Amino acid sequence: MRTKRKEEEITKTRDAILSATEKIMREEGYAAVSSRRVASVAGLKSQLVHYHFGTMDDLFLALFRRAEAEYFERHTQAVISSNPIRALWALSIDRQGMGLIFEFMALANHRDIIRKQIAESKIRIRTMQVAMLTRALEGNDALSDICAPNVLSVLIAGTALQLITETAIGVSDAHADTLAFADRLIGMIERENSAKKTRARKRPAGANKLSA
Amino acid sequence: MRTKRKEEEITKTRDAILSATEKIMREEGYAAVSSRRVASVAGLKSQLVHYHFGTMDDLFLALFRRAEAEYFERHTQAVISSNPIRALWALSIDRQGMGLIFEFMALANHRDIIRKQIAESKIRIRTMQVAMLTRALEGNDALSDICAPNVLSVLIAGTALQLITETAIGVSDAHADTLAFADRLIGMIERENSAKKTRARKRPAGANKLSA
DNA sequence: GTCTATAGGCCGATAGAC
DNA sequence: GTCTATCGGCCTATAGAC
Repeated sequence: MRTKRKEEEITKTRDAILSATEKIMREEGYAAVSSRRVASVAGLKSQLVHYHFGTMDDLFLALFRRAEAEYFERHTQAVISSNPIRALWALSIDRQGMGLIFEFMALANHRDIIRKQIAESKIRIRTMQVAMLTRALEGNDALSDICAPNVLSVLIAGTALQLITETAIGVSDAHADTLAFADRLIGMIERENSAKKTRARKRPAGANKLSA
Repeated sequence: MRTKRKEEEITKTRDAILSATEKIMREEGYAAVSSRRVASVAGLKSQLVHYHFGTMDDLFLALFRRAEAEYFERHTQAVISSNPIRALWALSIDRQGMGLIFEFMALANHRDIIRKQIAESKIRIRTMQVAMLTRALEGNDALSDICAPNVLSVLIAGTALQLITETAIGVSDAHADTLAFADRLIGMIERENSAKKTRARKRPAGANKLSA
């Protein structure tokens, strides 16, 4: 019981430090993160930051891993949902979820260890997206002929990134039209896919494929 | 002659400071820019930075204005070229030209005066792009029915931004396919437009329009 | 316009007591 | 795990001599 209590407190302190770091990064940018500022926001002494995380790079890495685990989980949920493309789009344009990522990308430009972590994460997520999009575009000849799943993944991520960064600097020209455009496109794919499913249900299983 | 000489030297010092700032921002990020670092790279005393530019925010603003003027000029050239969409795309995926922009966007997240300058610049450039794309898509019913010029502007900027940031962190999955996709799409528009011009040339001027 | 000198402040990180 | 104390460093910015 005593040990449990202690572990809880340790985790609580670590979490407080990570959350304070996240808050500062979101509100003032990564450059405003210092052991003293973090400690001040968390209501602690700055030395505790070093005690629990070592160097500032270690702190950034720990926060990135925590944020990435959460993002990866949300991504997984999106990919297995009933309308995965729509869910992926919703996730991609969510400023709350993406704000930190932008700061980490900026940080990555001159901290090599952060850069590597982000690169790994991006590949993991890209792989998941491409697998989902490949399934979603299966049999949709009209769209998949002009745009492969991996390209579509780049287009979705890029367009969402553009909308988020523009919103962050206070520009929202063309955003409503872009959102409507995305909605229309996703709607078309969804309708095509549900029509495909209906057709498949009316036949014996496997009849519309050569293998599997 | 003496005055000329002096003005040249002043401009030379200012330019040296701005160029040093740009170099540091590109190579190490905006957070690495300090009056001392700038002066060191430019081979000057740090106090000269304050003498010529005042505060660090003033220095950042001056550099942004210089970079934006150059970017705006390149943009103008692209828009009036014979293949404006292709030229715009080439400009948008040019890492050399866009690297600074990314740093300024990160800087803008917590420096309000920078944010406003970037917002203004973005609107100016967006306006120019939309005007060009409106002309380019005129009469191209197939494409303009599904994607308005302002939406296309967002898609181009977003996709290019995505490619550039991914390249910066060392990920290039799907880049070749995305570039090929863009090339194919631009090619289609170009062919459609030159066919349109040919048709127009075979008729009396103004015959294919209701007004003007 | 450039110099020296300096004020005043925040930074990362560590040592050692408890 | 948390505290006090502290080292050495880089920062912005200004004052005043030349």
